[in-house]
Order: sequence, then structure tokens, then C-alpha cells
Amino acid sequence: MDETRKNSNFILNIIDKDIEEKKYKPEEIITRFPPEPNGYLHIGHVKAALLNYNIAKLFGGKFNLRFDDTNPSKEDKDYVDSIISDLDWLGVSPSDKPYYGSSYFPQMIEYAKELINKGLAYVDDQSTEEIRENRGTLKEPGKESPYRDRTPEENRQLFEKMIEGEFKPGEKVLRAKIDMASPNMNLRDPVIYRILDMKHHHTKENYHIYPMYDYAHPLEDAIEGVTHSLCTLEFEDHRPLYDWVLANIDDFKEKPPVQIEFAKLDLNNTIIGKRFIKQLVDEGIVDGWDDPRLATISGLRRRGYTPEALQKFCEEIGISKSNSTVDKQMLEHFVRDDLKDKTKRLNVVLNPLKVEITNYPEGQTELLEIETNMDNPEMGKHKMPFSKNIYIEKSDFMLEPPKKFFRLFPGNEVRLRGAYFVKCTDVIQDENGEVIEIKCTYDPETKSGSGFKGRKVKGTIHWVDANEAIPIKVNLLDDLIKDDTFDSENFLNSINKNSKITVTALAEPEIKTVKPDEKVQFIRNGYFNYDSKESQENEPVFNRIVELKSGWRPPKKEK
RNA sequence: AGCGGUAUCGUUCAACGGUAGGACACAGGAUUUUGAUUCCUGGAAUAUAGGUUCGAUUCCUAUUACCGCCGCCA
Repeated sequence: MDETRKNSNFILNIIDKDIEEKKYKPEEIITRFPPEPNGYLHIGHVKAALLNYNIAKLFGGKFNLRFDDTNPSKEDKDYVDSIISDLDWLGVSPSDKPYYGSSYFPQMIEYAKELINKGLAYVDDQSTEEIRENRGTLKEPGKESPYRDRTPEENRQLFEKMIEGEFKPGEKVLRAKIDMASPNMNLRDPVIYRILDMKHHHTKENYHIYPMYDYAHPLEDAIEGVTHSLCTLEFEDHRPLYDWVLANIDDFKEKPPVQIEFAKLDLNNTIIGKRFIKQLVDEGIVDGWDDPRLATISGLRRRGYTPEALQKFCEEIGISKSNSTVDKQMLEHFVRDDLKDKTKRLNVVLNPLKVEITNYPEGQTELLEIETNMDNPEMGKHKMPFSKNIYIEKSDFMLEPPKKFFRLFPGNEVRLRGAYFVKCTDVIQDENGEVIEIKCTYDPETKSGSGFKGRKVKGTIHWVDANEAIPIKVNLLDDLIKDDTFDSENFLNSINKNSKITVTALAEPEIKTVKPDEKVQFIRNGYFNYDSKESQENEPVFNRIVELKSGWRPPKKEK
């Protein structure tokens, strides 16, 4: 199995050891991804889902998708559906139909009764406030509940009444009887069942009590035979409780699942927290959970990220226990890398400047043939119309160029990509001095593909034919927040106002062959995704996924 | 001394007592009809102080810094 393994990590090392010590055969390894269906999946979940999925795949074991749906007050079936389709898109396919923690509620209740019978759980009548006060603090032990020593018989009866719905929410809870003086707060008689009188979105059953995560999760894992239960770092303190639950239930004393914690993903200049994302959606600052500026899976997909790029990215960032912040440039590298050979490369002018080629015959249009992707000839060729009037990028012309500017300026010659050399002969300015049109001459001998070697030019720029260009809408996307201005207290005010700039661009006619959701490179401008959701009939909209790398940035133009 | 974690190039992850390595980023060069890509090349790290050992990023001790924990959330 080492052949297919690219990166080592501490979790793989643990599993290797378990196999070496004959605790498990490789094919017995079972992992799971257990999202709570209370929001959309984001790039942080991508890391966790892929980690579990890839481990199961590597060992030939099993990978479960399980909804951790123990708190129906926050959950919804819509989220279940979005999670299933996002994972499907990602290429993370469970070995089985999705599982639901809620399916195990009847067993969980039986196990709770087992704890009660063993004198390891009791019904507490204290209020939420009393429980909180008596829990103690980080430095002081808690106080035992006056109800702590109820007999198993009494607890059994009360718990039965809780199940039957004879108490109101908050009136009673079931607690594990562990140690109110434990230095680990999680072991100070944690609540394992609370009263919640509502119908469950999955089971459709109206339970009156619902189990808490700390009690339910180890059981869910154990019931499914999960061998390695991977979760994030903040659950480290919960592991003793996870182990306690399984150690005290007869069914699971043998080879219980082991909880292993790893650091969650953090990306710079990116909002990852579900709470923040939800706020942006609810306040209408973004266009929904799938806004292309969001790091949700659906947002990334709409932006144009590919599953392959996300997979490679996750492989490369690795797994560890140290909190770290990954540079977004790494993510961007992997989309570019994935897209470079499989996308068409088209001339699209984002910010047009009119150019007249004075010595080109009036009324003539020729069709120039060009490779659709120079680095991947299999993508074939297509034709570009060329005539006397074209548009180039405003930023490709400067009246007074700085040093090392090798695009167009008065007297300079450049290559029009796939066409001819042109030389700027005249500049037309408006009353404010702004350049509104330039005039060039072209040299017929320099036609692309003719093998002309007479002289060289430093610059090649893209262009579109003025008569045949197709207008398209383009969203230029930027980070919603910048780390250096991010204010978590007041974060709505630190949102980047220019995170989405929409322009009308002019594309060469070949753009018509681009299909919804197809990714394409606009030469020198970056990779773009045909947004099937925002596009209208006859008005395609493209989202810029990422810019191309650039060794040179034009200086800021003063207006 | 509450408890539990973490500390390796700018960033991120390896190295499991034996030459500190990869990826991203960066710099230089070559090629180039994208200032892209591709191809070379390069700089760049074991938090601090002790100890064990022939040998320590790795084991031990102390120090420092950072993260998490006082929901009837997960």
C-alpha cells in the first residue's frame, strides 16, 4: 500500500501500527465523515471528508457518511441534501447509503438504561443555571448535585417519564455520573440527554429527549464498527468521555473505536467559520450559500474550482496536530495546475480600447486559425475573425510608458496574438486627455504561422475583432475579507466592498462553443467559469476563478 | 503550578535515534505568439537551556510562546 501513498502523516502511522500489531486487517479499517446537517459544507469539511475517504480507500476498508443529527432544533433536511450532493461532486463516495445518528436513537436509549442500572447515570432536576453554577470553574472543582445519589430504580422511572414526554424542556436531564472534581470539565457529570420536544427531520418521530454529542458520537461510531474516529483538535478534551462511554457499555468493551484529533484547515483571507458564512448569507451580503466568493463547496464549485484541484490541495497541505494557516496561493496554484491543459484559451478583452488598423483594407474580414490550447494540441484549432477595427485591453496601451513596458505605446510595435505585428502611429484623446482610440499600421508579412523571422517584438497582446466580438458579463472576484483588516467582533464592517466587480467584456466568437459550467482561460486574464446559475438566455456570465501568475504588474493608472 | 494540546525553511507538511526532504511562495537563468506555461539553478528551518547517547528534529528535564476547555451546541 506504500506505492500509492504520497504523503505520510501521524494518523496513517497510527493505523499502520494497528495493522502491524494485528489489531486490524487493512480491509477492516472503517472511517467516517460525520457532519451535522445544520449548514453547507465548506473547504474545511473538504479536508476532513477527504482525509477519512482516502484512508479507507488506501487500506481497502470502508468509509461511512453519517449525519450527526442529534439536535433537530438546528438541523434541516435541505442541509442533508446539500451535503450529499456536495460530497458527490467532490468525488467522496461513501461505501454505503448515508447513515444517520438518529437511526440509532432506540439503541442509545437502551444503553442509557444500562448506564442507569450500573449506577453510572442519574436524572438531575437542577435548572440549567444551577448546573452551570455547580460545575465549578477551570480552577475549582464542581459541586455534586443533590440528585446525584438517586437509586437506579428511581432514575429508571424518571428516565422513562422523560422518554414519555412527561416533563418540560429544562426540567430534567440525564447525566453521566463521573467526577464533579475532575480537572477535565467534560467529566464533571456531563449531560447526556436533554428534553427537546420536537419532531426529528429524519426519523419523523416526535422524540421528547435527544442525546448529546458526547454520548451519542462514540455510540454511533461503535455501532457502525468505525475503527478510527477522526475529529478536530477541540475534541481532545472530550476523548476521555468518548472512551468512558464505550468502556461502560458491555457491547463495546472489545476493540472500541479510537478517537484521533487533527488540526482543522485555516486559509488566509478566507472566511471558514460556519457562523460567519451563515451571517453573510442571512444578511444578504452574498447571493446565497453558493456565492462564488464563499469557501463553501457549492461556492467553490460555482466559482469554478474543480474536485481535482481541491483533492491535490488537500494532499499537499497534509495532516497534523499543529494549528496553522495555509496560504491561499497554494489553493490557487492547484486550480491553475489542473486547468491549464484542459481548458480552451480564448481572447477576451475585459476593458476595451478601440484600435483602427489604418492600412488594413476597409470592409475586409479574414479568418485566422489558432490552436485552442497551445500546450495541448489535442484540443484542436479554431478561427478568429480579424479586420480593420479591433479592441485591445486598455492596460495594454500607455501614452507615457515606464521602463520595461513592452506593450503598445506610440511608435512601438507588438504582436497581436494569432494575427499580425502592429505599430502604434496615432493616439486620439478626448477633452480630458484620456486615450479613447489608437491608430496602428500592420505588417502583412508578420502573419502568425507564416514563419516570419525578420524582426522580433517584446510584447504579445490579445485582442478581439470589433464587428464580431461577443459581449459577455464577467465577475471579477476578490476576497470577502482580508486578514489584516478582519475584525471578528464587527466583521460585517470589515467586508471588502470590491469583492465582486462585474464588467461587460468582449470575447472572440469561439466563446459561443463554451458550455455552462465549462472552465476556460481568457488569455492573460485568468481562468473563468461559465456560471450556469447567473447566466441568462443570450447573456453568459463568467466568474473569474483565479488570475494567471504575473511577473509584471502595470502601474496604477491615475485618472 | 487547573486540564489537554502544539512548536522544523516566508507558508505548509515529511524525516519515528543515523546525510533535515517535498510542495507553495520567492530569486536568478533558458525556452516561449500569454510578462503565463515548461525547463534548469538558487537562497531559506529543527523555539530556548540543559541532559541521555558514538550519534538527538526525534528520548528525558526545565523554560518560553501559542491553541483549546466552565452549552441542556457539535
